Amino acid sequence: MDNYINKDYTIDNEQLARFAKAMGHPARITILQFLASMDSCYFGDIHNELPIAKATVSQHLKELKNAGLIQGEIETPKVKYCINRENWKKAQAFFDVFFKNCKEKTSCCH
Amino acid sequence: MDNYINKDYTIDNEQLARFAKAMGHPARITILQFLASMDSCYFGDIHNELPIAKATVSQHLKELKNAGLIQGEIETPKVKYCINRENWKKAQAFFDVFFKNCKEKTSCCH
DNA sequence: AAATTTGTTCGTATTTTTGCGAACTACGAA
DNA sequence: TTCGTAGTTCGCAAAAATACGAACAAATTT
Repeated sequence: MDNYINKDYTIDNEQLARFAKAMGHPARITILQFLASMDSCYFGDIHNELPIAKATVSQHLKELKNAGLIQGEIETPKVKYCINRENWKKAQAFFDVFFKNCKEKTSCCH
Repeated sequence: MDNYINKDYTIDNEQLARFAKAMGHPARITILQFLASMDSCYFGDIHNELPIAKATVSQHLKELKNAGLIQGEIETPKVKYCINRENWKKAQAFFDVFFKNCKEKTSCCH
């Protein structure tokens, strides 16, 4: 019973869902992709990439930060964002395992 | 401009976000994992795995179907669900490329 | 000191998601 | 025909997500 937070879902499934949920919006995918490919990653640069208001960008960034996929540091008067590589790798591993575990041999619906 | 649906986000980013969103709930992750590992995959079997009402399970299944990750066929009086392998592989490829594209060399926030 | 730059936070509105029970459909069994 | 089984759909309620402008904070420039 150690894999369960509250007897509903396993911790791993909760974690994977959390990562997936954070990626579940095109703006956030775009942000992650941008950060993953660039050196300079100030808030303003990110905002320029997106067709949404800065308040909304800030909110999306906060969600990505809460999910652990990015991190930010103040470089007054700017804020520098970047990928959280440690958790990025964790997420990558989670998705990798998840997709690999689909058996080719199952007979359902074929 | 062919990569854009409506000049907001690229089609690929929209698609990846759609897959991610579908995976963004522990119940749906659990369903996908179950289907990916089992031969028998009737609605009832799925329902038994989850701590939620059948109406809710049905709704989650519909979302997964809309995202293209699963498919169902009627086997009266039951309904047999399974992974949509074609789209599963597409999703796998999308996530794979996405996570790989994080350059190790970027200097931001280090 | 006043103004500018760079983001965040607040308040609010709208939409979407999540969840459930009850009603319904479709079929086979009694 | 009536009943039971297996799921879906409907109607609703509560919560969360999305989005924005306005107000705010912190530092620098004028």
